[in-house]
Amino acid sequence: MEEPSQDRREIAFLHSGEFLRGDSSSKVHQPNESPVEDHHEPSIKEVDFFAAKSQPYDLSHDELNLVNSRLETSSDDGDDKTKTQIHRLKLELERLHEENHKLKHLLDEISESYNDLQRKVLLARQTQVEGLHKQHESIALEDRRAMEMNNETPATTLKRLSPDDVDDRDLHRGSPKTPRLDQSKSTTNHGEQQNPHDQLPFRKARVSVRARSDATTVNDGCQWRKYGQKMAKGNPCPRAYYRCTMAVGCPVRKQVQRCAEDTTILTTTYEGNHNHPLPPSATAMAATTSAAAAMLLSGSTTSNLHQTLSSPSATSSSSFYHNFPYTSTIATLSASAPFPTITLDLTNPPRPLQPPPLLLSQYVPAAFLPNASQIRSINNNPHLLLPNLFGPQAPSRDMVDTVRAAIAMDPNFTAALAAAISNIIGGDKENNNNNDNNKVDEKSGGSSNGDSPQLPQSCTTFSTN
DNA sequence: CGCATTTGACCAGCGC
DNA sequence: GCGCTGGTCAAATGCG
Repeated sequence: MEEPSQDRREIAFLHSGEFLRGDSSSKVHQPNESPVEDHHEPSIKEVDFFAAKSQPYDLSHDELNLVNSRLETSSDDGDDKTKTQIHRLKLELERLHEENHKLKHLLDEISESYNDLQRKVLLARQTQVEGLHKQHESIALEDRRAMEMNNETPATTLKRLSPDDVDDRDLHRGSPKTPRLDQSKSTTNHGEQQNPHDQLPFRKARVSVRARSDATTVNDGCQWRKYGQKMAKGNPCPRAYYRCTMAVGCPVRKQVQRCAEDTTILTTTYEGNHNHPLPPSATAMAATTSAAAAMLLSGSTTSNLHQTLSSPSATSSSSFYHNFPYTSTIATLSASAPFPTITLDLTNPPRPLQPPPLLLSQYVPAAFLPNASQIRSINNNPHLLLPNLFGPQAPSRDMVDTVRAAIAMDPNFTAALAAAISNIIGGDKENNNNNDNNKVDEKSGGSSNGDSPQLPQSCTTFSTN
């Protein structure tokens, strides 16, 4: 107990510069001093000024004694007082610096610890998801091996089994930077064989906007380059394919097609997320895709959804189609396998009543949410505020108001969302059995239906993959 | 001349 | 296994 105070005294003495004067008297009698004795010395009052100014803890006692003894031995030396004060302040300054340094170090450690914990949490989540991936992959791999043992040479087998098989195919196809959507539907849909950025099963978001427009495309603030045009089955209007040219390698695509029944309705489908900064005029639409991706990502971390989306049954083109009463529904959530789909209708006339902004999650019954903890991110995602989905440019403000009003007032939206999410969770084919009336069908169902070739008559489709 | 668009060909998945 | 369909590529073409 005595040792620390003695050391402190010695340090204080050294800092005070006493030793330089060769006056050993103070130092000599210090060890004999006790704190109790110190308080009895009348000279404390003289140095109390210093102590009160900058000494918050008990170090002051010994140091004050030290100063007092010095003052006593050096009688009324004013210079000594000043020097002592200066040294005293220096000492305090150093101590504060050290304390500050320690606090900074502590803060760094805490921050690092926090980040480390965060990383571990994310890693744990990812591991959980990948575990499910690998379950499916191992099954698929075994099937593939069996097929390859029968049909292919060892060289091709080796190549097929290599982790780069998807990329290789892309290279052979001449599109290394833009993996095709087909691949996500095909045997590679498990995704873990692709590069890390593409490993997420829902690396792209698809947002399809149906709106009345006379223009060939909707001005969404991005730069697009047309790379193809096809005649889609059941629709006399050709479908145009665009890719984002704002950055090299941006994976975002969009498809533009007019509705067969009403050529004034333009369907614009966005896929993927931009990998580059966007101009303000484009951030709204990008926020839409991000929101869709975020929603899907939230659901993807749940095993049910993940299994559903990566399971072979889910990849069949008919396993996710639902009955949406789109004739009166502005926004629905659907899925054309393996893409869950939200459907919005921006073609209806705006309703007079305009309720306040609504969170999408407010209309999802809790029982239908894939995972309460995961879906919380949706609730906290301001991008899912539907009125924020579109910017000032396109679609028009009326459309936004239409969406807002209709979603708030249309009970079918709740039912549609519930049906869609429950399908996502369940992922069973039985979900498709009795929903032929108002099926949202982009592929099989719709392709065979001349009335609704690609998208329902009055729906805007948000889908993600 | 450079860039964007057009258009036929190609590829892969899926259903029959 | 074959044909259909959707999606993409890339050479040809058009435009400023």
